[in-house]
Amino acid sequence: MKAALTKKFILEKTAPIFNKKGYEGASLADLSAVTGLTKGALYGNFRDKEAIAEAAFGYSAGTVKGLIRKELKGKTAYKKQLCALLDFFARYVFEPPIPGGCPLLNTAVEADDHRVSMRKVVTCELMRIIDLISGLLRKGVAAGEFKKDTNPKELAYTFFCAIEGAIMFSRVEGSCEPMDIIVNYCKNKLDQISNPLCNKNG
Amino acid sequence: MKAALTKKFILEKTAPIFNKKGYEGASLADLSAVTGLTKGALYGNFRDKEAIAEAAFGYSAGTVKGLIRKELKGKTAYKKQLCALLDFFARYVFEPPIPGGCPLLNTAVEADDHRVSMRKVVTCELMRIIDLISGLLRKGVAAGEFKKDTNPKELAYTFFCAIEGAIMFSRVEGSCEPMDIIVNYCKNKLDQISNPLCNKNG
DNA sequence: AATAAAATATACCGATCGGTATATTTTATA
DNA sequence: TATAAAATATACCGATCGGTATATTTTATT
Repeated sequence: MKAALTKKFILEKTAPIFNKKGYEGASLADLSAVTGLTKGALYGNFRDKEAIAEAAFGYSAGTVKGLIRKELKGKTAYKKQLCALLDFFARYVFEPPIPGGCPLLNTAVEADDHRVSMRKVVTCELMRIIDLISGLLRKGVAAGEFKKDTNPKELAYTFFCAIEGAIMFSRVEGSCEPMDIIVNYCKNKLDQISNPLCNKNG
Repeated sequence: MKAALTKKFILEKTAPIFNKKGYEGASLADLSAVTGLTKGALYGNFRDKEAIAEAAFGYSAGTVKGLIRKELKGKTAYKKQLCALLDFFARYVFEPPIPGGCPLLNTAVEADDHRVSMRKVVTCELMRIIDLISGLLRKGVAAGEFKKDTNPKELAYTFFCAIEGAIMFSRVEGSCEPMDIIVNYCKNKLDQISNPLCNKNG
């Protein structure tokens, strides 16, 4: 009965540790310390450390998706939604929803050489974001908000990869400059592909 | 006398391990196995594991810089040099010079939360590449190869961050698609900023 | 309130961690 | 070729690793 709540509690507390130290770098002692639970309690709720790690990544990814949904809500203009999305990711540098930066970036970099199962779920989440961005661009084109020669897929990959690279750069440098430049570039690009005729607000 | 050679040998062998497993994830047993040397030999040449890690990163960064220099050599046109640079980083996805991907990306992501000393050296290397790219763009503008309204710094950050994000994406997905899209985008951008009057080859 | 069951804590396991002291081997010098 | 010195190997250290068996506590049911 209580198990479901405790599981969620464990994930809430451990997700930031995994995001900061990595799934190998975070020890059971770390997880125990941050939850205030003993190893016995952790292993009573999860099969092993791997299971906690996978569930914690799912929690992080889910949290991000929920926040994105909230971010786009109420905005009708596709340009406004895309700007909100850019601003959302820009905040990853100094105030990420899960402390430690972008869980997708961190997990992808840790998992790319080994850990096949983790690669799959990360790839899936990355693709969902690409689909989201390209979808907004595509629908923006269909709605006449963006120019017809816009390439949604190419632009979606460019925006997202540049943002992720900027997260890496800005966080290791401890400066918002790289991210500010990228966000500015992307927003200018959005202006460029916008139809001057249409002047929607949302 | 022999020490210098052995040190170099150790770095050559261990750099890929650190790049694959991370500086915390790589154990002394790993380093011993990959070099064929015992712990005694390793500690005879380096103060501790941290010292090997730092030196190995320096070796990786140096290797990359050397390869970039070679890549640009002989090319006089700045556009050609920038294209060569893009192609060089694109190769990081499946055949990186140091196995395990981009050492800058990997180290930056691992070091961003803790490990201040590592952050400094990584940041320094990242900035050098930005300076290199923006320098090529700036000189290209001065030479009349690129349009005068080109923003070298902004474009340098955009190219590099997008490439690094694409390395992350393509490697975890095990597909060259994200990287191909980014490289194509950047090369098109180079076409756009190129002056049609000037038709240099090099 | 008694009791069964679920959840957590305690105490321990072998393996591996980074690191070191010392013995042995290899190399350079004479 | 004898000898000093440099380099490497061996054997070990305490600490921590992930994991488990069992004891204790908390919770739910009657």
